[in-house]
Amino acid sequence: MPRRRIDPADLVSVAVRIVDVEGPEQLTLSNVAAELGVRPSALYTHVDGSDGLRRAVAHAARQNLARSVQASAVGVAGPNALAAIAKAYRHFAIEHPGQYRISITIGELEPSAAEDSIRSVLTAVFAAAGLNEKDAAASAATAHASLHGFISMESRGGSAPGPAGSDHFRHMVEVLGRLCR
Amino acid sequence: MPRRRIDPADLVSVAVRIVDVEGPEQLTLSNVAAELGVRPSALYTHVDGSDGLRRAVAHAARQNLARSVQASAVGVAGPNALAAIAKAYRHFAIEHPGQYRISITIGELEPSAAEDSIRSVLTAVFAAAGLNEKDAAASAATAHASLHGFISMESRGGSAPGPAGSDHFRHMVEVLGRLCR
DNA sequence: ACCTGAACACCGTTCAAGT
DNA sequence: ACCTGAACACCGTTCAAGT
Repeated sequence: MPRRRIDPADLVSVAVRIVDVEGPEQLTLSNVAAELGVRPSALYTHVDGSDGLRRAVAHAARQNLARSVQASAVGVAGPNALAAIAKAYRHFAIEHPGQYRISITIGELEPSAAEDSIRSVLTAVFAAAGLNEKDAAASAATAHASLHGFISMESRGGSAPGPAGSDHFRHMVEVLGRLCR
Repeated sequence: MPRRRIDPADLVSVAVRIVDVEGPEQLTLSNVAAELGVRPSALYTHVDGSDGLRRAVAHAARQNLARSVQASAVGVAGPNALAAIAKAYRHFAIEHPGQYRISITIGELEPSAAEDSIRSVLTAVFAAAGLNEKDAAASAATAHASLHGFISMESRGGSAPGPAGSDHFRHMVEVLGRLCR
């Protein structure tokens, strides 16, 4: 009986797919193991139980979001950069609802490098616009909170849907753009 | 053998207590039933299973938050009102971490009246400051998203802790205050 | 109308045994 | 070093039976 070996990268990729396609509730050791063709207990070699699996997926999701945000901001500055970042952020949440949901649901143990990365991008935008270090950091915190707040409510179905929601989103992004000066 | 009767209000109150004291993960039908002195299956008469229990608690938590926010805004106007609302919002999340966490985690089926209530309070503040209906609604959406975003990240341990975090919070509230004109 | 008690499915977790 | 297989605890859910 040849034993199936687990590729750690495969494990996370399968878990991420489950989260996005079937939702975070379906992310179980059993489901991941079944899809990998192994027994649930075999996963304990690679992740620290059910919570560890969730943390691993949340970590991967935050990295993916951070990459999208960072990529969206290359070659743009000021209010335009904020608009691009906002669009990429929102787009990620819509395209990968499961990843986004789990990324904001699961608490991080060590301060997330991915979340710092998003704040760094925002800080760089404000700094490039002429704000001093302290103001840039404060404005970045405000922008990050606003984006996260709006998009997470929308992702949960809590904000006004459709055209009204998009109007409000544009208004918010415009307000954030004003922080550049 | 006298059967214990369940007081529905008791059920929710016990569930809310569990969430705040032991955390949302400990909110199970078994735990609630044990504390009420009944069998888990008895709860199915009052809530629609495990998900129904969570929805009921999330609903109660949103009402409690909305009440605190509303109470904080009586007798104040403009930027002062926003500051009072922001303080009450943040205070609730700190005092009732479990309630706050579950209120932002569990999706609502019917658009939440409690969430609308918070937005209504914010809209009223901006309207009283002289903004027209549309701008007031948009500003309220921005303010709501910002508060929710900042405080939910803080509640998860995602934002800068301590003094730096509070500086950033004050900056954000100040920015929101500017929307009054 | 409302709760008990038994029954079943499912998941998480541990660990000795195999390779 | 890594996976299997058995074992156990625990939770959710259903339903017939009692009151």
